[in-house]
Amino acid sequence: MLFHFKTQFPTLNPFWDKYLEFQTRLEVPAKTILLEEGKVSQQYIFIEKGCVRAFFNNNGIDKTVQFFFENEGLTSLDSFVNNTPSLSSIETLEPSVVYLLPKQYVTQLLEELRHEPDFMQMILQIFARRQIHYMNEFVSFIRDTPEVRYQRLLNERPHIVQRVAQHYIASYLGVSTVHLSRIKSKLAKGKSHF
Amino acid sequence: MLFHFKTQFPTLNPFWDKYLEFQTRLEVPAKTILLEEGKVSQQYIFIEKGCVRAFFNNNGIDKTVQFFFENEGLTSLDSFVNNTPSLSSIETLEPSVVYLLPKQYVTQLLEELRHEPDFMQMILQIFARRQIHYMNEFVSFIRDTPEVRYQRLLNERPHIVQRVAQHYIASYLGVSTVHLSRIKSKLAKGKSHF
DNA sequence: CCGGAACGATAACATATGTTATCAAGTTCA
DNA sequence: TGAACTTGATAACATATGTTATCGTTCCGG
Repeated sequence: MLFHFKTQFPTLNPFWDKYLEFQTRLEVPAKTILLEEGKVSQQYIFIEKGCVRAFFNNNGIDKTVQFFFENEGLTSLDSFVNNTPSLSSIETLEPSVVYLLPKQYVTQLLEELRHEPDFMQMILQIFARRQIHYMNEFVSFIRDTPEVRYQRLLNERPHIVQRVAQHYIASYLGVSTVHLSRIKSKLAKGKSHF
Repeated sequence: MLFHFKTQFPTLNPFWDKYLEFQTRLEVPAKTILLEEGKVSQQYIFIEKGCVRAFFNNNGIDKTVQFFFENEGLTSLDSFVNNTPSLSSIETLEPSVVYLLPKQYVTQLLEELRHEPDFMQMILQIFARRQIHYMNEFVSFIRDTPEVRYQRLLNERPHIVQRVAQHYIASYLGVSTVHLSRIKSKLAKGKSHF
């Protein structure tokens, strides 16, 4: 969310690098909770290896909100910015290597960055991207059937389907595991007209 | 989206005020298109009176994405930031009074603001809010039935239900007009146990 | 003030999706 | 390695939702 902009705004590189030393490297197995629902997010998480998901508990039913993979960074934004209890948890789905940067350093980094010429462009890009991402997720529910949403996922982010267990994907798509299975078998039949 | 932060960050007030003179006041009837799908957004829109919706056309079917009312500001963020064709249109739902601030002045204003002490807090608040809004919309589709989504709308943003025609709300909730009508009559029956 | 258009309710039917249960195959771990 | 757990497929049935059509009411422009 922050650090993949290295290549896009080269003049800002020295700033990222200055904070490398404040990161904690963590090597963890699958199903490790990195942030627990209800706790306040204190760190920015960067994934070097593996993958994680954000999810929340709804009446005992586990709902996945988002997946993250190598070279992506994340945090529970509301919790991080407003010091409020996080509405979602974050856990690893595979054995992973992550780096944690405490909030105070993120704040410090942003303070340093904001006087740089490229800063405004960068910050607008970063936030616009995230916002557009969530907006698209939302629009997809208004516009597409679950079948189409699955196809889009398959086309646009195939690594998710490949690496993540199906029940997580089902809840992410907003359907039951049974129905996702039906969708898959229907699509498989469709393809077999060779 | 920008200008309602006046009261929250008083030290920044003089900056907003400096740009008032560059706004164009527009008095328009209902169903006036303020931004057309496919065109590049060139202005930030602030609503003084009335209400508008953002929507897009999906295979001839009109889908509403969001509603805006008095003292709210909006733009097609992706289009505005990246100079790309807007994916959605914006139109008034009632006779309205809006102010338009051309993009160049928004950019200029942000450039002036970013050196102010409160800037980082403000910009994080603004973007975090928007992002959390869209994330919540999205999560609601994963978590809630259409009936619950309608009830939440009724509880959390009753002005929308009061002022906006039902078929716009139906597409916003992701259901057909017929089903929204069913939901309403079901809820009405539930209430009549007096 | 009239007439057409927009709006909302409802019925009848078709389709999509959820729920529960069962089974087979793969995985994990003591 | 074997037992428990996880994962995914499928069937049968129940419920939710979409589609089309009809009707009465309201709204709005000429």
